Amino acid sequence: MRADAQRNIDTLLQTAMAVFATSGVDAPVREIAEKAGVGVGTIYRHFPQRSDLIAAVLRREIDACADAALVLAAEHEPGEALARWMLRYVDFIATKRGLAKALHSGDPAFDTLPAYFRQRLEPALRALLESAVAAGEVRADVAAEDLLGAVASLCMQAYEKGPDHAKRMVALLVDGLRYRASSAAPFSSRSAD
Amino acid sequence: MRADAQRNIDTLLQTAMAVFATSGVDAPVREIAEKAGVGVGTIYRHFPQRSDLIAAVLRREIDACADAALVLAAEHEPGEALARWMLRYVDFIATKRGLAKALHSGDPAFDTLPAYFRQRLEPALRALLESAVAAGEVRADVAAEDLLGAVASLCMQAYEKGPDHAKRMVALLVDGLRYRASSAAPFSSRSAD
DNA sequence: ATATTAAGCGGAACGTTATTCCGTTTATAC
DNA sequence: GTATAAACGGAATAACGTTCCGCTTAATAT
Repeated sequence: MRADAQRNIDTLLQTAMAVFATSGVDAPVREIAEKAGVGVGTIYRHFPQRSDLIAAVLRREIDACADAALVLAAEHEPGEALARWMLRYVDFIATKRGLAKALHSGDPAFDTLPAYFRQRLEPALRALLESAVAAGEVRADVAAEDLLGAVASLCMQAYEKGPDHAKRMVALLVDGLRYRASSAAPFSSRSAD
Repeated sequence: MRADAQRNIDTLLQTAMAVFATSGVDAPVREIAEKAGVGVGTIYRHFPQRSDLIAAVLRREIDACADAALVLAAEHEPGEALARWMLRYVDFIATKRGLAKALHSGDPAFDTLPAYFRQRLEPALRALLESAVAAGEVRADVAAEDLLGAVASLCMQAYEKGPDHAKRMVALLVDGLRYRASSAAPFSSRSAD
């Protein structure tokens, strides 16, 4: 691959992420091209459909969120790392204005995203969770996938209620995790998908 | 108001309802104008925005569904009237492909619709329900608003599962209503909004 | 260093949509 | 019947996603 092509792809993903965060995923392709300093043709060369660009941005954001878990785990105590990553995850979800609708639009470009989401984020959270449990800082009876789903729901519900509401609810959840730390009850709460 | 204007509005609402039912609410305005035998200008004279037409069609359908309750109550025994109206309500919900997304789009034309929905349908169902309860044909411990919500959820959930699934689930619900008729337990199950 | 070339680029052009505008038609009041 | 204001139709406009193609340039061979 030519160097300028790779450079443009990187610039585009960065620019598109910023534009999607402020204007939502319905932002015009022209606007992204303009802000990135490229022609629309360049976008369509690398992302044949508008939805391909959205999916690529999302995958990159999912990766970044998953990678953040490693960094936080290295820099903080297990419980603190877990708490910080939860807020990081809320930031990730919070900027996804209008994405839920796009996901359900039936566009095949989004077909593999839910699986990718789980594939990347579930192990990341599970690792944080297990460390915190091993350190006796949080209780052992909550599954990573349930936590991911619960927080996503909270963020969606809290969407109209302001930006802080979600963080407060999630903080509450994390406090709940800490409440019965080391209670060693081998009861795994599995529920939603 | 001029007679032709009123005639066109009626024709438009009818045509739009049919088009929305088959092509979804995203059907082009031109298509509706063509099928109604009017120019697009005529549509925009009466419905300044595309969403205004959608909202008007919906209000009309809500009215028709509510009015059907009176007719059914006059023509059938209370229990039968209730059962038939429930299926009528399913028909109403079932043709609303893609409407949930439109409702949540933030378009101000839809702002008053949820309230209108409840205002018209809740009393209609409540009347049927109370008659059936008074006649000893169904149990007394289910609230009209819960029933409306439950059926709407069933229809949305059953959406991908085929057209009959919703009706079977709702029929099951109605049978459940009949199961403990006259059990006179003064327990009002209120839950979702 | 230079020539070659294919990958990559920009943006004009196209197709499809919602929406506006205005010259023409027509229902209504007198 | 005539006047006139309301209503009509559809061409024009605007905003979008997407395609296309002549020009530019990075990579490579010589």
